[in-house]
Amino acid sequence: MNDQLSLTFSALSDPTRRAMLSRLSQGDANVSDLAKPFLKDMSLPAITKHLKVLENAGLIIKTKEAQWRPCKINGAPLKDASAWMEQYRQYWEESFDRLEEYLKTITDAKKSKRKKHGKKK
Amino acid sequence: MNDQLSLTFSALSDPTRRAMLSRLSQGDANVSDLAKPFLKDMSLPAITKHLKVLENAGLIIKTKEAQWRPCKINGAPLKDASAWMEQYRQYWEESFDRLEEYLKTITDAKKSKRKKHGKKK
DNA sequence: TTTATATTTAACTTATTGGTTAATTAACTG
DNA sequence: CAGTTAATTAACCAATAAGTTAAATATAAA
Repeated sequence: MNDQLSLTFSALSDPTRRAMLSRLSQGDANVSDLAKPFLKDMSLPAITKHLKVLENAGLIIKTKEAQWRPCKINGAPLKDASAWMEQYRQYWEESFDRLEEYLKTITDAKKSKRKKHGKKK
Repeated sequence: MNDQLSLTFSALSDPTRRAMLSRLSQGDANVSDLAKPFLKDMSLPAITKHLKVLENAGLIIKTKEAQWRPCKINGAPLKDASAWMEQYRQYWEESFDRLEEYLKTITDAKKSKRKKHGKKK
């Protein structure tokens, strides 16, 4: 497992790391800011490791500023991950066991200007 | 790690499992169908385990048909995962270090009918 | 130059993951 | 029934992940 998509999904598969991204979406923050909500649950080195995972996946960018390490989100890798998931949109947009796909198949001859997914939300 | 979102992302973090979903997006398939492309790389029990991960994450549904186990995609969990990522769309849609967000901030007073993300794709 | 703050590294432990081979179960087929 | 096909389970192993505590590093501040 070393491809970017795997790195991205793997990094996102932990609730602590997702919470960190969520925090960062409200503004840049340094390590101790990010750590604060979790210090009752885990140690600071554990935080460092989580941030390292996010950084290795390219989901955050950590810089230096005196003794602080301000972090900011880098959404770029999410673009490909999101695009990958979009492939499967049809499998969650329709209820009733892919009813529409079925209907589309059996009515292709009759109707012809159907676009992509008639049903929305 | 036992929440659904973590289960989903974790299941997607392996290229073999993503390939299996990809295969299933072209049509339902039983275990040996799914295994075929990977049997040069790994054993059948390994395949069984990967499918178990996908099944536990709810990404596939496995049924019984004589001695076969037809599998089909269940996209539902991807809906939440995708929705989660959408939260961060702004972080990958804009180039130049969140330029737009910055512009939006400093021009809020002047312009007022801007909607969400002016720039598209 | 000592001290305090912010963060990382090292070394270690435990649990989980992803794979293996061998054996087992389940259902069909001759 | 004996044999074949499909798939799973059991038992094991090595690598990785996620946490720990203790020590080290880096910068600022007194």
